Amino acid sequence: MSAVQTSLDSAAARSLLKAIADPLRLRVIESLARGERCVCDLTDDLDLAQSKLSFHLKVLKEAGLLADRQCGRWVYYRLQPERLAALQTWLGDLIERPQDQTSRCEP
Amino acid sequence: MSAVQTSLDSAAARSLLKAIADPLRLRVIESLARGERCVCDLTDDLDLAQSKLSFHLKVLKEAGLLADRQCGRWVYYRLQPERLAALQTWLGDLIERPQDQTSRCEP
DNA sequence: TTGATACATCAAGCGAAATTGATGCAATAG
DNA sequence: CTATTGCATCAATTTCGCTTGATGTATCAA
Repeated sequence: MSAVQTSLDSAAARSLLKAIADPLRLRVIESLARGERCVCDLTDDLDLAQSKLSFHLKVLKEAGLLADRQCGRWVYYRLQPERLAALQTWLGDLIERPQDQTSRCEP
Repeated sequence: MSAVQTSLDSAAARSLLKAIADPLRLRVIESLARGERCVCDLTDDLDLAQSKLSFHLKVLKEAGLLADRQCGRWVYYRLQPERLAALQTWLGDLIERPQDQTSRCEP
């Protein structure tokens, strides 16, 4: 089993950032952070139209933030915390980049 | 001097995420991660229309990600790494939330 | 089989944000 | 002073993503 922390490229990072930046999607993420839920539970918890929720679940899934499994008539979604961790690592790398540019106009 | 790492609320985190999620703004951030630059340098480096860059610099500045200083005719922008670090911390908190919900439909 | 439930998908409408080109303003050079 | 450079801002347009309501599909119950 691979335990490699693959670093994200800019495009993948942006897709994650964009996915999380939406207020409704962040509520979904926060709800799923507490555990797996089916779509019907989420519509109740978050008081959302079903098609609306479905749209956002798709965005989150395509960004790799969610995984789902079907169980009978229900589809359960769960968070992929590794993706959030990968984004965190990417942010850390961004912060730590070596500074090699100097200003021409000193304060 | 306060050294408290104030955690972001969801709204503040989203404003940062949204700011970084834009492809052009991410290029600006990556450029500034290498050191302070004036607007004219950035337009050259990133090959952008000046008004376009100015628009995005404003967004980034309003999100608290950039600071600027004027030096003669030039305006130098620099990254505020604390803001990125705060976002990183916020992400970590999101990942570590306790799971208290169980699925009704076991695999 | 029929009906109901859970969810996905689609097209149309709408609003927010990005782009573009023009204009304004401050600082310096000449 | 005037001209130029560096940058911000504005209005108009375009682009994009979200919302909404309807329809499609699979699963299960009766």
